Amino acid sequence: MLGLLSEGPASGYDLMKLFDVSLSNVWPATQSQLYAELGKLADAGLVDVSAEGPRGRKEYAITDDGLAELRRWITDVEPTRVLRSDMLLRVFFLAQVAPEQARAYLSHQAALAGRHLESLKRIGELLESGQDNLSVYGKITLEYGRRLAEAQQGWAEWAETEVAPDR
Amino acid sequence: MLGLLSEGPASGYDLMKLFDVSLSNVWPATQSQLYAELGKLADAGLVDVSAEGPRGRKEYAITDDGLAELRRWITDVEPTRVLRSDMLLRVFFLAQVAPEQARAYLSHQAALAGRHLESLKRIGELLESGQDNLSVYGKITLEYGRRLAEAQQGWAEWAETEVAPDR
DNA sequence: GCCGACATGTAATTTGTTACATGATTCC
DNA sequence: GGAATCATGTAACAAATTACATGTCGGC
Repeated sequence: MLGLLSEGPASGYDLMKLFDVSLSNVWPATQSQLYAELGKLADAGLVDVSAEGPRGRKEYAITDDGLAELRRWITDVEPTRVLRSDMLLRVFFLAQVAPEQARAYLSHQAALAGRHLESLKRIGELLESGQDNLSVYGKITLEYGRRLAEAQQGWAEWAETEVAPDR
Repeated sequence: MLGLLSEGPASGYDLMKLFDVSLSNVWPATQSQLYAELGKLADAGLVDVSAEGPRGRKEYAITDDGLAELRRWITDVEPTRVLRSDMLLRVFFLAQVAPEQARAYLSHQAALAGRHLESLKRIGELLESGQDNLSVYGKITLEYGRRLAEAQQGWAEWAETEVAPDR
C-alpha cells in the first residue's frame, strides 16, 4: 500500500486495480484485505485521506511518517525468503503414483512454465517503452519472473528424464 | 502429512523432525499446526493410531482411504502456483531509496542466493548415495531449489548493473 | 538425581479468503 | 432508463503463527 501510494494519491478502488495489474504476481491480496489495511494505515498515521470524491470515494495520500516507514521497511527489514510450493510438494511424493503419471505430471508442469514464460515475455514487450520509476524496477521484477519461469521449465524437462528410466 | 506417512508410520514428534529436515523448505508448517492436522486426519479416517508408546506417544499410520486421497491430491488437484516474495516486493519499490542503497540491496540478495546455493549443493552431496523413493524425488526437489537459487543469483547480479547507470 | 530429549497438546492472535451487502454515478 | 463501472465496507470462516503449558522417560 505504502509503496503504491508513494507514487501518488489513490483511492482503495484505484489501489485494487493497480494491484491486479502490477503486484498481484508478487504479493497477492484481496479487496477486503486492502480496505482493512488502508484503515489501519490511516489509524497509524502512515496515510491520510487527502480528498473525497463522488460515491464516497476517499483518496489516500502517504504521509511523511508513511514514507519514512516505507524506506525503513525496504532497507532495514530482512526479507523472509520462504518458498511455499504445492507443486514441489507433490513432486516430493511423486513416488506414490505410477512412473508414467509422474512423467505426465512433470511434462505438464514444463508446459505450464512455458506458457507462463510466453505471457511474461509479452508483458515485457508492452513495458519496453516506459522510463519512469515503476517501469524501471517493474522491468527488473518482471525479469525475475522470466528467469524463474525459464528455470522452472528447464527443471521440469530435466526431471522428466530422471524419473524411472525404463528398462 | 499423508505423504510422509505413506513411507511408514510415525508419531507427531517424528513427523515434526522429518518436516524440519525435508519439507520445511517447500512447505513450512509449525508444530501446533501439525498436531492439529493429525487430529483432523484421524477424524476423517485418513490416518489412524497404529500404536501407542511411552510418554503418550501415538504412532499414526496412513489408511487405505488416506493413501487414495494422497494419490488423488497428487494427480487430480491443480497446483496453485502463487509466488509471494517480500524480497521482490521491495525491489518493485526500490526507487524509493538512493541508487547506492538499491545496488547494495541487490548485491546483498546475490550474496544470499550464493550462500543458499552452496548449502543446497552440500545437502545434495549428502543425499548422493541413497536410492530409495524419497531420495530419488528428494533429489529432484533439491535440484529445483538449486536451479532456483542459481537463477536468483544471476538475476540479482544482473539487476545491480541495471540500476541507475551512473553518468 | 538431573538434564536433555521426547512428546502432546491448547489458547490467543494475526492474517488471509470468500461471500455478502449496498449504493452512487456516468455514459449511452 | 438501464448497464457497466465506481466505490466502500462487513461478516464468517479458514489458515497460520506464537506462546504457553505440561509431563515423561532414558541415560549418565
